[in-house]
Amino acid sequence: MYAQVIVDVPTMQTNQPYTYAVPEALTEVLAVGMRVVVPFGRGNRLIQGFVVGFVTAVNEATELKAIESVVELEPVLNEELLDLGQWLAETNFAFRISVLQTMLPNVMRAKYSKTFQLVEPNGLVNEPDVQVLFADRSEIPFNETEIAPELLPKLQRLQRSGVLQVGYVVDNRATAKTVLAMKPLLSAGEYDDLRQNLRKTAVKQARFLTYLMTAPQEFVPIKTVLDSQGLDYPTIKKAAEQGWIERAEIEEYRLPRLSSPIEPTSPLTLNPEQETAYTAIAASLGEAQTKTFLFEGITGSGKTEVYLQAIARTLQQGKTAIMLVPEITLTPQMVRRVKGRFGDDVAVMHSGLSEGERYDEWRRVERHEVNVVVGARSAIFAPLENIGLIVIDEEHEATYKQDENPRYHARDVAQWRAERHGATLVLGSATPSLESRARAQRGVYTLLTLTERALHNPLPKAEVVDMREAMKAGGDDIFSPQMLDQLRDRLDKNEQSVLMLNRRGYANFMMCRNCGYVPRCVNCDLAMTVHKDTGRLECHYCGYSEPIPTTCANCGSDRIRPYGTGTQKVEEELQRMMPDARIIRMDVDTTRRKGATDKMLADFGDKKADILLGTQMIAKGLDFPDVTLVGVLNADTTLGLPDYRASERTFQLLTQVAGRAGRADKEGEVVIQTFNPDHYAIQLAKTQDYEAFYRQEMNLRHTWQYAPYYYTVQIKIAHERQDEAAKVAYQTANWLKKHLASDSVLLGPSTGAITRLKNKYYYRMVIKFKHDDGLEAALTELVSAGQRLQKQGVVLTIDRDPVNFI
DNA sequence: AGCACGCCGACT
DNA sequence: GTCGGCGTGCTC
Repeated sequence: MYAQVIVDVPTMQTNQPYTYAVPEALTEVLAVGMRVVVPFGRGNRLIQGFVVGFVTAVNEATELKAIESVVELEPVLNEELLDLGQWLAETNFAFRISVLQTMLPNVMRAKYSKTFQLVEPNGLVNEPDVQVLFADRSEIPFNETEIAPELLPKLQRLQRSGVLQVGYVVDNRATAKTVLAMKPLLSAGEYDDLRQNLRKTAVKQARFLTYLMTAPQEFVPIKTVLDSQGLDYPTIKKAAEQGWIERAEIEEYRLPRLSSPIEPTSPLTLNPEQETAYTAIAASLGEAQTKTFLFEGITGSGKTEVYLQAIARTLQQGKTAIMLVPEITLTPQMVRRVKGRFGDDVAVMHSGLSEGERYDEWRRVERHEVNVVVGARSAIFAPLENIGLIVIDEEHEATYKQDENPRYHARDVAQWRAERHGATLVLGSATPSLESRARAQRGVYTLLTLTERALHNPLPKAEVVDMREAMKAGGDDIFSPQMLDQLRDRLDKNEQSVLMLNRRGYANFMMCRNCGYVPRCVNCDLAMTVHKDTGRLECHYCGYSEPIPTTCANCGSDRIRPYGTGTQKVEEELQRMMPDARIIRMDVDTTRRKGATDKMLADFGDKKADILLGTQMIAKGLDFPDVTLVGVLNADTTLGLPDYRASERTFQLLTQVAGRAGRADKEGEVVIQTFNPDHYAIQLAKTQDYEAFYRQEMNLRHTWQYAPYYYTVQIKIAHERQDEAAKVAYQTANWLKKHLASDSVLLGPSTGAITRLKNKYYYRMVIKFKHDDGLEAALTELVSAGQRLQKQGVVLTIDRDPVNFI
């Protein structure tokens, strides 16, 4: 038997299984999906790998190396996840090793270090300075802090002469936490006898023996016993010495601490619409065939309750369920809701967990101790078996696509896993992505809709404020008089407000303050980006450029300026105008510290502030009953993104944020400030009319040939020197043109939104296509070429179906 | 990635 | 003549 191993060397040339001999001692133990340590390369350095299969015979004459050791005794990946890994690697032009590592908790990535070992104990007799280094050790760590740099050449010479050798260390950081525990060894009667015979002053021993008479017959952490019984450690130690109890180290899960216990919740009564949706999902759960639902329900229509009842039904059938929510929505509120329903049967996976906590949650799933997994994007890889249901809430969110390698989309992974398990997939959203909605239109997905709010409270009243008028009337471009009036009104009534400053405006664009006009590319209809260095506006899609205008092409006004304001400036301004208002500002700067976000939200929930001012993060998933005003300061920033999804993003964001107002008994109001009050994305968000938006946007996508009518692949080229990046980009483009189908389109190369990021210059191109049989092969070849280019400092990335064009 | 091999300049 | 510079190519 020989093992096929994917090794931890993420390059194109090593992106294949290597065959290793299995040593005698491991023949019983070794299984597919295990982590192993193997020697690799001419120096036989030790690295981690994954066993992906076995072969019985090898036809090569070359002698095989043997597996060094196994990392743990159980496989960490099952057959399904290994297959999924292969598929993901192929479809995303990623390395198999990178994909396998992505599917597992971070701590399972091995850390490597080196040592110098003494070959002979007395080999250093004539090397006093090196001897000092080793002192009484025969092995020392090989790192800069330990070894003076001037000694390195000497050590290297000693290595060549065979006195020293290099040792390789593979550090497995995935470790279980253990605690000291105890278990009773005697019967209740025996403990009773012992207690009778104690001297009177031995109060603590008596108390401990009383506890032992009724103690559980299993290992309990000693700390728990000490705390609950009011005992101290010497008592336990003495008891152990006398043979009353047995002590041992047991594993303990690192569970995230909760501020207060979770109250169990019971299923709510469904309204007729919810009932219809639930019935359709439940029917599919009973069938072996995979079915995908697009579950379209306005904000507040009670989608979550339907998810929870569908999960409950899945569990009844003895199957398991995954529910994905965007990271930003995975608030304590949300976790409470799910845990309240399913208790300890739930594992939660989100970025707020420490690495250890995350690993332990993963292990609870791996050991089949839970049947429900709730989490952000990567939770789609949860090692559940027998999956019956996968739910993706807010399916339109861009966070489901990973923006680094491997660039997978959780929705695609969910679809794959659902098909493998014959499971039901539910994609929920108030504002589905056009791709998903179009699939529902074609009958690929089954459409379920909720049109009523579950609590029958009316949709908030929305007002669109025309900032062009507000400025003419003497206002500034941050706060309109209407917005200020509303804010003051809430302060007087002691009600809360949420203010959103949409700040995805890193791509600077121009906008006329007089008419709201944004210069757009003549080829792509996308907003063009300001490049101060060249004094031009550039299209980041096709590369078209023109000089920065000084007058508006639409109305002739000279009040055309770059657009964008920071949260800090807004906060200052607001505080100046309303000195009494208590303001919480939430943005990247104030939430960097771990737990800061939770604290701010908790404070706001406790009414310790009147106004919550923040970026997009406040638009999603939060539910504060006392918020009766939601203000959007600059609805135009997302419209100005150089991305064909700009309108879609704007509509989704505004619809979502509007849903935050007045969710409970109080009626809410929404104020949207914009320089483009007539834009369809803003008008339709005001009336929360998704279907109308869908129809209009689909027309435009058809006209301009974007998704869902066309697929896209984005290729980025980066290099420290701009000329080199440009040269490679144009070479790549020329090469690609020869390999594309006749009806495919290559746009660019053009410079990125940020030409220079982390000291690299970026160029990118976009391929638009409907069907292109040769593309897959061409792109795979491009990955290989990219590997060769890497040596010249060129970074080439391929992004299939990119969700944002940075 | 990382390591060894290999082929050219400045030194004991 | 050797040490060591880092370009090249391979890793079961």
